Amino acid sequence: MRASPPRERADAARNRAAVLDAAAGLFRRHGVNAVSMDAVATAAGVGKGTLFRRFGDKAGLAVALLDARERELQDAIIFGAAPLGPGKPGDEPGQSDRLRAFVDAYLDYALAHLDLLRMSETGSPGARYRVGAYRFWHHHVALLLAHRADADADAHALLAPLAAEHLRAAVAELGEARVRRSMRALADALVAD
Amino acid sequence: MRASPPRERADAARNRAAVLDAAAGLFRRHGVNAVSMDAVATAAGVGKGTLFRRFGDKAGLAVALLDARERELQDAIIFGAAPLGPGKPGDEPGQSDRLRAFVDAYLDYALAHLDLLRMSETGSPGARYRVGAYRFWHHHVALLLAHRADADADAHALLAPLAAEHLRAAVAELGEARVRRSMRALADALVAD
DNA sequence: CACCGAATTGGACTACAGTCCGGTTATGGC
DNA sequence: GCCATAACCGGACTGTAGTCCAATTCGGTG
Repeated sequence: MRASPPRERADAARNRAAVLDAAAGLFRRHGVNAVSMDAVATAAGVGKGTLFRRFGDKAGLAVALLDARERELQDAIIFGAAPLGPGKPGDEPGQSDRLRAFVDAYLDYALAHLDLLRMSETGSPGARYRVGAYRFWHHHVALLLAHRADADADAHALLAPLAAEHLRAAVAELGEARVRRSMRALADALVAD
Repeated sequence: MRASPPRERADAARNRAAVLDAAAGLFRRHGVNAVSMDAVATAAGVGKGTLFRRFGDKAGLAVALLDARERELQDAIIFGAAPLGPGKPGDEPGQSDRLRAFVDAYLDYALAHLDLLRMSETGSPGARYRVGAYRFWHHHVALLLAHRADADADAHALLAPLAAEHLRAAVAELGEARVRRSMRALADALVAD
């Protein structure tokens, strides 16, 4: 938040874009886990130092790639139509509907990018909980659970089974439909109380 | 499950014990994350190959170290007194009480060995969900949730916030008391339904 | 007790994440 | 247009997890 942000240098911007392009391509072709940071750097025509300097670590690279999708979902939550968003004045959806809509929409997002999301969450210890996006989801869910004794804590508990690592295992064992149904049931149980 | 298990060789047994001793000591002194597998091998007077052959990977070593504690808890659940165990015939505890007791006891166990547990769960992708212990907890919880529409799925959802990685973050942010209370509330919400 | 097959051992080897710093290049003021 | 300076670049370097296989050791058997 500098007063006049020191504009990103032209070469830096070019490299950033090259890295994101190269990474997206390699990930799509070979799978997220099979691609090394060296490979990304080489494919982008960039040194390893540059890669790590710009993105911190592998998790940071994943976060950058997910950024656009996350923003879409966040916008829909803040400004969008009901029941996911707040809707028009005088026509606000109930909190139970909003929570359920959030769970559904989050699952759409997470399941569509599961490997990338997993990389962004498991890169370094506690990575998931430090990223801005998690704080956003948490804040939103806590608001919708405001009537409960400890909304903050309950919001964390509701988000836990939405972690990529957990979703991956749950979907592999139960299939997507049962996971979705169960998450909805959990949301209902928490608002109902 | 061979008919007559080919007894573990004497030297192998000696090495296994040496490794577990050395690992326990190093972990206690320097913290789980600061100890490399090389260091464990050296301290145990054993080659690296041996270490990995016996324990698979770092997560496997952690599982072996936790084994005794896990068994204690499992025994208490299967044979112990109510409400954690089944209790005496004619004096069975309610499922709601048993679930709550399980959550409490599991938190005792998990919080007492958080780093080790974290290592055992995050070693390789999906490690947590493949280990026998997890299957046990899941089976137990699913039984206690048998009245629900999809007990298996709900059991996974209840276990998700008990993952070491999640507990670590939650306790750091909220403190142990709030996490315990919130987990209990979640259990109640699921049996109540 | 000497031998044999099988299990075990250990350290050299690979691959990968992440760090560091000397050299290079862009940018804004003059 | 030129220069000082700060930001950026890239590849060599380190530390660690995990693999591999030739040599060794064990434990039962004749």
